[in-house]
Amino acid sequence: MKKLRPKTRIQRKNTAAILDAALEVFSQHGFRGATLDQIAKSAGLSKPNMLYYFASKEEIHTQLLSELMVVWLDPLRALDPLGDPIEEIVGYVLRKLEMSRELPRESRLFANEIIQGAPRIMNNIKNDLHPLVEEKCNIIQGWVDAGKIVNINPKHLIFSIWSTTQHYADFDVQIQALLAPEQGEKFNDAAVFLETLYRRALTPNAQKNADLLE
Amino acid sequence: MKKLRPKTRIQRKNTAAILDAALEVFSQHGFRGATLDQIAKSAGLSKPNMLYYFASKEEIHTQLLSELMVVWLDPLRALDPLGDPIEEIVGYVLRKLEMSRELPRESRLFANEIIQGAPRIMNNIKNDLHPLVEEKCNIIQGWVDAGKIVNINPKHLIFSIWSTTQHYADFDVQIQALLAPEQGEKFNDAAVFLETLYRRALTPNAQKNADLLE
DNA sequence: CAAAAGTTTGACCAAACGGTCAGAAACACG
DNA sequence: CGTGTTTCTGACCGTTTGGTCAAACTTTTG
Repeated sequence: MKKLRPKTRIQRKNTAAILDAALEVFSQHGFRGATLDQIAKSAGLSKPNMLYYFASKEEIHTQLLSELMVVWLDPLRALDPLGDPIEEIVGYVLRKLEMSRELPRESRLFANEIIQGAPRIMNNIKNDLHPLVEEKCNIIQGWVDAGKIVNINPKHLIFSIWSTTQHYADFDVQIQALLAPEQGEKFNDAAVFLETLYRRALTPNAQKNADLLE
Repeated sequence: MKKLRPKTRIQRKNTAAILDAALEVFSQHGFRGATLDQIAKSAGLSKPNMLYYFASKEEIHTQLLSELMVVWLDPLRALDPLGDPIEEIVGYVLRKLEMSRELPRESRLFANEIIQGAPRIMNNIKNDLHPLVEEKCNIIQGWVDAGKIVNINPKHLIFSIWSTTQHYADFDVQIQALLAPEQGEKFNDAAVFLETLYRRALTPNAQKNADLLE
C-alpha cells in the first residue's frame, strides 16, 4: 500500500472516477476481458494518468473487491439472533434482493470473480465471509433446534437466498428477455414471490396453520 | 457453414478435443478472457491446426453454445403437464441440480455468457428458450388455477429453480470454501434442502396437512 | 511570486493476441 | 506403389494489451 489516504480533491475525484469506471467494465467483461483503455476512457482519463493513481490493473480490481466485500455482507450481518426467526430470514432475503436492484454491477463483479475461480478474492471469502456465515448458520440452527423454523440445512438455505436474489442482477438480460413484453414491476414481483417462497417453506406447520390460513 | 458433417475419424477426434478444451477454457475465463493458445494447448494441437477445423475463436464459442442449448433445456422440456404438479416441479428441480453436478463447465459457460450481456446467445434465448418457458409457465399457471399448487408467479418460480440449482456449479469454489472442512455429500444435502424447500412452499395447505403432517 | 508538490500527456515498449500462409507430412485409396 | 486429399507446422503479420518514462503542465504552499 503506497497511498496512505487520498488527500487532495483531485485524487479523491479521480480515484472515484476510476473505481466507478472499473466497476462498470470489470462487471461486464470479467478481469481478463476488461482492458485498461476501456476503463480509462470510461473514467475520462488517459491510460498513463490512470496508472498514476493505481499501479496496475490488478490493483484496481483488488481495491474494488475489498471495498465491496464490506457492503456486500451487510445484509447478512444484520440478521438478528434476537428477532423473530421467520421475519429475520425473510427480511434478509428482501435486503439481499434490494441490493441486486440497487447494486447490480457489484453483484456481477462478484459473480464474474467467483465463476472464474475466485483467484483474487479467495482470501476474503475465507477470512471474512466464512466466519460470518458460520456465525449466522449457528443462529439459524438454533432456531431449527428450538422448533421456530422448519428443519433445514442452514448453509444451503443461505446458498439459496444468495442465488435467488443475486440472480436478478447477474442474469438480468435473460430475465428481461423472458419477461418481455410485460416486464412491469420485475423486482416487486420477485419480492412477492421470494417472500411467499421462504415464508411458506420455513414456517412450521402448526404455526403456519394459525397464521397463514387461506 | 462450411463443413457439412465431420467425416474422417481424425476430424471427429480433433473437433471433439477442441470443443472439450474450449469448454474448459471458456467456462473458466469467459469469451474475451480465453485465448486460442490456451485452448489449442489444452486440446493438444497447434494453434494453426486448430484453426484448420474452426475458422475463428468466435466460431468455436458459437458452436459450443448452440450445441449446449439443446441439452440445457432438456430438463424443462420434460416437465409433464399430465403429471402430478408437485412431483413434476420437484422432479424438474432435481434434474436441474443433477445437471449442475454432471455438467458444471457447461453451466459456467452459460453463466459467463449471460452475465456479460449474452451478446452471442441472445437469439437462442429469444427463439428457443422464450417459447419453451412461455409454454411451461402456462402449464404451471394451470396448476395454480386448479388449486393443485400454491398461488405463485410461474416465471419467478422457474427463475428461482434455475438460480438455486445452477448456483452449485457456477459458485462452486465459494461453496467449497464455506462448506469446508465438512464438504461431505454436498449435492445430496443440496437435493434434500431444495426438495424440502419447494415441496413445502408449493404444496397447498389442506393437502400439506394431510400429506406431510409432522 | 517562486519553489515544491502534484498531475497529465504523448511517445514508446515488449509481450500476447487472433489470425494467415506456403509448404511439408501423413493419410486414403485405386 | 503412386497420386490426390487431408492434416499439420513454423514462420510470420498487424493489432491490442498492460505498463513505462521523461517531460510538460497545473496546483498548492511558504
